[in-house]
Amino acid sequence: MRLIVARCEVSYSGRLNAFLPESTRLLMLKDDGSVLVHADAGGYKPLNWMTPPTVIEDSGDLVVVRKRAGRSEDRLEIKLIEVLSDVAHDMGEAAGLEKDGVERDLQLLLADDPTHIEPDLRLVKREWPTDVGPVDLMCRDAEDGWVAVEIKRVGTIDAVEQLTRYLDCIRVDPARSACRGILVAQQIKPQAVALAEQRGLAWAQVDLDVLRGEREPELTLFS
Amino acid sequence: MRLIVARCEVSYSGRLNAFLPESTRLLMLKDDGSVLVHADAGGYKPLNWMTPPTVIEDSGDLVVVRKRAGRSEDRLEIKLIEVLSDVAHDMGEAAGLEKDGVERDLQLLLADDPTHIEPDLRLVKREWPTDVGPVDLMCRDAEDGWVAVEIKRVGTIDAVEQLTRYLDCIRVDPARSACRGILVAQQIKPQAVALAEQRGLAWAQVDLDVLRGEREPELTLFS
DNA sequence: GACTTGATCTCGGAC
DNA sequence: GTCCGAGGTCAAGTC
Repeated sequence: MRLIVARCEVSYSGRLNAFLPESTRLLMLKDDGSVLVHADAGGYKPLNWMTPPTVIEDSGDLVVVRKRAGRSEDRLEIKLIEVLSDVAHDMGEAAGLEKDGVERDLQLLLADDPTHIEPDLRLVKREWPTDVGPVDLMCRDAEDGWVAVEIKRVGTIDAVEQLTRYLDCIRVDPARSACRGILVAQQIKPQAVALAEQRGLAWAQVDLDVLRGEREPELTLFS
Repeated sequence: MRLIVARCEVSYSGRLNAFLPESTRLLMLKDDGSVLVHADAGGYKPLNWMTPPTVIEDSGDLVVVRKRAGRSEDRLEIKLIEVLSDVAHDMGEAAGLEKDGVERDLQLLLADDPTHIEPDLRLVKREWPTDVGPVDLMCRDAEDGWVAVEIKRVGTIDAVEQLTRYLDCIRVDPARSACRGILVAQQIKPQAVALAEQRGLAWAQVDLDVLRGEREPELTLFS
């Protein structure tokens, strides 16, 4: 990784056009071809960047990063006005990131025990296919009725729309014309609750710690 | 900005839990409290990070970044095993980024001349308010009929849902019960086209260069 | 403060 | 290759 601290001007043209007037910034040139331009503020995002694969030309006072993007070309041009520092570091092998607690974990835990959604609910299939995409869980309830479950970490209006599209598709089959829908999430927005109830969909909040048996359950089914 | 290159282990707990085993990485500590952990590959995204406001404790071999997040706390813990470099740079004043070609530019160009969407279309109001948010353009067509236009850079299924919600709201008023809807975008995904046509919505692709009069127009209205 | 929406979204997976 | 959905989305604007 090469790290350059420099006063510079940056211009980007590609999916849009952008220009950064002269200021001091950090240029990060990664081994895989990534180029990032960071200011000393502004958090997570680089001001400008280019993801691999790239071609980098460095003529000393001008760094040009190019990339083929469809028929056109993305181009990042960095004019170096004063270089304050320019160092390279060998970082060796990368090591993988392990994550836990994403939507997939939630789905697996609920597939393993759907009664956390509703008493007596039984899993028929995870990732049940429809013409408009897979339903997270397809289940049967205490009366053997079909139940489609959409799982989110955060339940928004979009999740309700998504579940609605699935149900429109599922109910075309006469055998499942009475299929119910439940939106399950760790957190559900009030507007999503309102839209779900308006459409006759149930919803349930679940707690990751409860699913893992690390905390007492609470009854959370509504509508 | 403080830049540390070090062999380190990183663990994050907050919205999820994540762990990075020992490897050499770049730690970026920005002046505004941002902390980013970058590998020498992997493009745009830091492996781990924390956005401001943060509290940073540095005991020499352990950097702890904390943040209040609702009732709970986000915590980023960086265990320094071997520090290869540790430098600070004063970056001075930041300078603003100028962008051109985002959705807003598209909206302004189309507001200025809606006939690029459909012949004889006339603008009534940009950002026409409804109960569920503002419609990008409200227009009248050749027969004086109402037309709601939703503008995107990329037209997805979500854009069709959004336009549908607006129309549900607009058509409640008997004077606008026959209001048509058009999705306009630089690029429209096949599923969005399918859903739009299924719902009786029109769609049109537009070209930014054509809107700016820098290229020949092509007829692009369908459905 | 919560909520909504855009983004050069990025990134990964499936087809 | 394209398309689609998730993201610790982030970040800006509005209410």
